[in-house]
Amino acid sequence: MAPTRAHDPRPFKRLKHDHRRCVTTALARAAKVCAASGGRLTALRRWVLELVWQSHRPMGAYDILAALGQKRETVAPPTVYRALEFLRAQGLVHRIESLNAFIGCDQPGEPHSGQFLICRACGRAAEMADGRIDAAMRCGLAEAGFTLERPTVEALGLCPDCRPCAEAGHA
Amino acid sequence: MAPTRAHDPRPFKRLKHDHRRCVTTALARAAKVCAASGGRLTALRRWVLELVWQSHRPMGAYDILAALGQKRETVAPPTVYRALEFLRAQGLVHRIESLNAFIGCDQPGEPHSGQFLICRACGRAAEMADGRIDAAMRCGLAEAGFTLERPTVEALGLCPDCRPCAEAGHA
DNA sequence: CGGCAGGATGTTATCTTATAACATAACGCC
DNA sequence: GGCGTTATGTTATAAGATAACATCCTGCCG
Ligand SMILES: [Zn+2]
Ligand SMILES: [Zn+2]
Ligand SMILES: [Zn+2]
Ligand SMILES: [Zn+2]
Repeated sequence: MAPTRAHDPRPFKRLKHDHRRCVTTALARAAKVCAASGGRLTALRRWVLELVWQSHRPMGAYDILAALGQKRETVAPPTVYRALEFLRAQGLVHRIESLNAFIGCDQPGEPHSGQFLICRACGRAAEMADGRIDAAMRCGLAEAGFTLERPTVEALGLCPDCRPCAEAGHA
Repeated sequence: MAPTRAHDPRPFKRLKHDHRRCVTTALARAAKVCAASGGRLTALRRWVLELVWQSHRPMGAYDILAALGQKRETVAPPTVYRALEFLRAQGLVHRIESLNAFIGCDQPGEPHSGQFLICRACGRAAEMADGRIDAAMRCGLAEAGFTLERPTVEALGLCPDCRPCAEAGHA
């Protein structure tokens, strides 16, 4: 019933890691997801997904637009928004509401509602799927008589890598 | 330490209630909060706060701008945004990230991080302060090595009043 | 093959949300 | 009354998102 994803206790990747691997994995998973759902992962959509995965920092639609503009003559906002909407519907990207930005999902497939950790220092975001948070929410809302359809859980703060710097620096 | 607010198990008000009382209460509390903090609750700011409290539906900055425009000749966006920022800093209004809109806080005073329940049918939003959700979040994030500074918890769904209609209607 | 239907993309214009930068006015204190 | 601070007015623009319509593919049927 409740989507059960393995809870990763270490949602942030190491600062140095083989990021190309992140990208290729994401693209491979996307292909699988679309094959299963019947969605058509066109060149444009794959390209947008790849741009979203460019880094672990949430990317604004207009950032993607600009990046896309470097490879093609003319790109207009609807192009990007439509691709993003498709990817979101397939569960391949998430929208970070508090940033108006998008980030790739690293566990697509089962539809799920994650929690997003956003570092205000390095700008990276990571997805978590802590069942206790999910359960606490469902429980609390049920008691309030509220029917939950789409939870949004975003945490702004400092990631493990940035915490020390910030302590020393200016906090 | 952790801001302890009484947990209201019934965050949504009755559909019919003395809403003028909500408004006057909110304004009175605002005056008290500002007196304590040294913030200056000017006429403009009070007016904006009153507009935010016009209903229990989150209000966009431009809705407020338009409403304000009916009472004054010229109002520009910065006027409204500055007032909203002041009110937010005083803890008198909250911003609903997923709606780009603002709603009055019904328990100002102690700084706190609430959870927001948003009904997609009637558009109302209600604030909750369920300690379990807060605790689950702090716990899960701490385990991830993340320093939480500003949590955002928003739940889109159906309020107790709208649930029956939606069930019958089109769901 | 040829045409057709649906889905995907291109194109233009417009809308909503938010802020930068600078000018002026009000206030609070002495 | 003078002065520093805070608040507001004003203008312009940045940033984010969508509506509406045109065109182009792609798979399918005959
Ligand atoms: Zn990576
Ligand atoms: Zn960081
Ligand atoms: Zn009320
Ligand atoms: Zn409702």
